Amino acid sequence: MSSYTPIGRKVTLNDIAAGCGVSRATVSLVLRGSPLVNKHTRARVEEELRRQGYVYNRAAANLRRRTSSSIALVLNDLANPFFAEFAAGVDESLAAAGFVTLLGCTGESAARELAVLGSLLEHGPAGIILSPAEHSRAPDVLAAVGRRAPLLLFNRELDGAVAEAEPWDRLMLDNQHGARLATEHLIERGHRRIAFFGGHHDSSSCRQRHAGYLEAMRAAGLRTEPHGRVECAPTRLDAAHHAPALFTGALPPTAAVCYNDAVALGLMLGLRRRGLEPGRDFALTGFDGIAEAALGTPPLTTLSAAPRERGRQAAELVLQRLQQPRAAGRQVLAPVELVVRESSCPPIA
Amino acid sequence: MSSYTPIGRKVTLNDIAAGCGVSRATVSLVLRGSPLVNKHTRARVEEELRRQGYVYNRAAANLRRRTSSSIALVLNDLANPFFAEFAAGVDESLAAAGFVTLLGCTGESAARELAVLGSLLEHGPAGIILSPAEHSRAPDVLAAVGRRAPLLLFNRELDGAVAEAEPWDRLMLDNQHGARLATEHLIERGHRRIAFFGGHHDSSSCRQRHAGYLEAMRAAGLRTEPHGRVECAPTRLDAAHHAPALFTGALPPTAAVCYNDAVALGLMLGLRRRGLEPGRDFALTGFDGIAEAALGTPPLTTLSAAPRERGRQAAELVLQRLQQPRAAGRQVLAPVELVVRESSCPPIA
DNA sequence: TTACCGAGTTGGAACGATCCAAAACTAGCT
DNA sequence: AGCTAGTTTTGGATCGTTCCAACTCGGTAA
Repeated sequence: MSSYTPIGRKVTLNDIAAGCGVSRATVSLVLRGSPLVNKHTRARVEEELRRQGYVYNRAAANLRRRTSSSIALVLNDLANPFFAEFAAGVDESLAAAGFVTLLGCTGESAARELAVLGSLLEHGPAGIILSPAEHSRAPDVLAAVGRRAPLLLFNRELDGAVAEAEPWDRLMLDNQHGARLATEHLIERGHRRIAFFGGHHDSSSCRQRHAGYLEAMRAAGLRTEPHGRVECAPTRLDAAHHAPALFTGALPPTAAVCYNDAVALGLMLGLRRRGLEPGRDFALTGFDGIAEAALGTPPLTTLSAAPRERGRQAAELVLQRLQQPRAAGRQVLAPVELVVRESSCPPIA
Repeated sequence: MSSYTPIGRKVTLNDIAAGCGVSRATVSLVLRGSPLVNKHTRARVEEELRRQGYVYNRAAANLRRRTSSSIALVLNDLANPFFAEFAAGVDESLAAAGFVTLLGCTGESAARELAVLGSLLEHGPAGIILSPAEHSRAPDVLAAVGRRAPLLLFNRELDGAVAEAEPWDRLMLDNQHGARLATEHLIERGHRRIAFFGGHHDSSSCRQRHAGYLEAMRAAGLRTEPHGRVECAPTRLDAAHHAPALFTGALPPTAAVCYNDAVALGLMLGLRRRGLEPGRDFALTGFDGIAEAALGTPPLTTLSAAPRERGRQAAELVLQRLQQPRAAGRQVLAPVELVVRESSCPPIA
């Protein structure tokens, strides 16, 4: 346990009360804008608050009132712009509601995730927004969090969870539909051999996107080859690395539906290393709608999930849950929108 | 003030004490691993803690001990990958030291910054890491924070501050030297007409980088034109927008030193809109070393500031300050490293 | 005179931990 | 049994707030 003793003693309600000859209780009432106090008293107290530079001690108040004014935000990867935007949206809405964000990063490690949850819970957050690490298991999370704070799951499912039946809210992207749109778009452009690139099949979001891809392929009567499915970590670096795996078969694909934008941007790099110009010699689509997608070369066709807006939405959902602790679990599926840019070119003749 | 009443009553030290027939004080000693307690007692208590699913209430402990175990992290723009990486680094080091990160975003607004600081201070952080918004004024920040928590300034100075003389620590990048390196590099490649592009002159980091640029130009005996200095907001979008301003003069520049990576990536986009291929028809350099820089087209020559490492460093500096509240203010200048990539081509003949 | 009113104000007990001085054991030795 | 020294344990005060029942006080009705 870490400790720090500030230099000057803090100004408390007692100091203010003594300073203007009223009781502690009265000062407290003033602070909370109660109509009970006489306006002359209020003015005197407020003047004294200013004079002494009083700062409200929310921890003490929360202790007494058995409430909390913080929300924990646990993310698997803050360095991914998608989650950074998401976090910015969460903080924006929470701050507007008078809550403060307790941040925790897990770096895609389920073990760290449990440690982080444990540590954050000791600060008694009113709720938790969790974007799980890969392989994070439902029973573990349930054991760590229990009934101590309502949980909102974002973006991914937990391993071993029966989605609808669990005691938490969920805000998910419409992964399957989105991937289907992307695939259909490539088919419409004239592609026949289309791969699905990136992500791990363990991850729920990846499975769903892959399912959407299969759905579209099947509906169009197109074959999916085994080597048309390349797995890699959902980062640019690993994606760039795995690009060659697309071209091992006799008839390589002319296009790829990528797991997300990071992977798509990495794949572009990998393609160039093979002398293929993305958006001309090879078509691809992303997923997430991060800012980089619009600015890449070529600009990336992607499914915009509006991460900042999703952050705001997540905050709203948690805050609503606090109002109605016993309401039924909410399952929200956020829509995604196909944004067509130059990366999804027609096949070369 | 917001409130949330949890569903089940929380398990406290009293419940544990009652549950295994010892006093509250003893349980407290067990929790803190005191050598005073008998090992049989300890075992009994630990069993009971597990049984009842006890969660330590750090707020209550902090109240009594007059300590804190959180650090406030106030950022101007979390959506910028530079700051997102920085935040990840901060959180990583803080978590390792048993501290928790209180996040606050200001969106480059000095007014919001003050509000955010006020709100975070109510939670009694042990320290504050602040990357100021543009136009954030030293006296305002000083009034808001006072002696309530030690402050570490990152990346930018405050308006109206006499840098070395203020009562806070500073972690800054070696902006001037970095910009000088970038400029010298372009000169060495054969450029003579070099612009300085992006950022606002009010921002201290921008002024320093511009100074480094001027220094190199002067040292090489090169002229700087007035329209060779284009100001814009430090975002991709605004940079793309202002690209044309570079080409208003009779003899336009053949290269630009950009305020930061975001601006450089935006400028690339703007150049292409004019039919100029960056890295072939026009050379440019960035600043920050965000991950996108390496993956752009062309890859961006930049000054790597290792944002994640800076985050870890910032956390360390604050933690050290907590150990030694009265030590002299620390002024750290983090080195930056020139990373040469393809964007800084020689001029076309 | 007493009773009662509404508007303001207040003392003391919470909240869940820690600290501290003192009490309760245990064992060893006269 | 009494005394001492060492090891464990404990009650009560405390941190800075909120809650609540009770109090004061001038005015007014019975």
